[in-house]
Amino acid sequence: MFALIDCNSFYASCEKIFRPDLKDRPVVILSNNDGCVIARSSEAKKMGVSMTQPWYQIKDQYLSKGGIVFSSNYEFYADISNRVMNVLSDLCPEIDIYSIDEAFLDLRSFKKNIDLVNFAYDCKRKIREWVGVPVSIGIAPTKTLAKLANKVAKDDPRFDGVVILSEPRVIKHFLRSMPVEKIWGIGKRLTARLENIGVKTAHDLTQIDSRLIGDNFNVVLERTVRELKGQSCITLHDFMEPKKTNNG
DNA sequence: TCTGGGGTCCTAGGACCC
DNA sequence: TCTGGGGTCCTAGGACCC
Repeated sequence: MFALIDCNSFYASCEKIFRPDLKDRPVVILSNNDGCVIARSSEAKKMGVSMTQPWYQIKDQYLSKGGIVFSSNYEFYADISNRVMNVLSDLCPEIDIYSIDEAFLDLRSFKKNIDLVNFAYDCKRKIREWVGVPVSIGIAPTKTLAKLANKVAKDDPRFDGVVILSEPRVIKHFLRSMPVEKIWGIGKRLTARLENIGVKTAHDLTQIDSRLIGDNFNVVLERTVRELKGQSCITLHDFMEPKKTNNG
């Protein structure tokens, strides 16, 4: 099993750590030169601010409604990211850092079976208390499925930030409800091509003949399909920054 | 008239991701 | 007037070599 831990609205959450007065306030972060929006707190998303929206287009209205804005501060975000990753690597020795705000944990590295629900909530609580940012967690037999689980954990408030896919029956049901474009590695172009051949859901994708994929698509999609079927085959760079020590 | 074939290295472009 | 910037991975094609 793999866990994907992803920080919610990462840059905006970082800015809120030391500014308790901003709790429940809309916060957006701008790209270099304040060109466009690159991160939004949930309150800003509710106001209708979209990702990569040009700042000049929304500035007046956003500020007049009480929105808060920051220029990006990547050194600060990298520092918070390191703290999150350190907490995670203490909880699980096998960690693949995928981006500044997310990491996969390989739960197969635990010798004993662990209670996945307890583990997930423990992660969430520790990162919240020790670092100060909220996270969503998806747990599943492959990285691609964990990524999908994570997306649902983040988007559907009923799940309280944690989705665990372990039963095959549950996974099948889950995949039937999942549009292909939500799958990690499937963007606009592939979605259009897949829909042309009648593939609309993640479950549809698992039903295509693998020769068809080989002939008409590429090895990336082939791997994605295998992952959706529960066969783990995506490996990330197994790098992990060494923990800080006294001798540097 | 049917123009060797296989390997390596490099680069550009496509697609996707955060 | 103002619309991110940095990645990975794969593929195809060109150049070169023996």
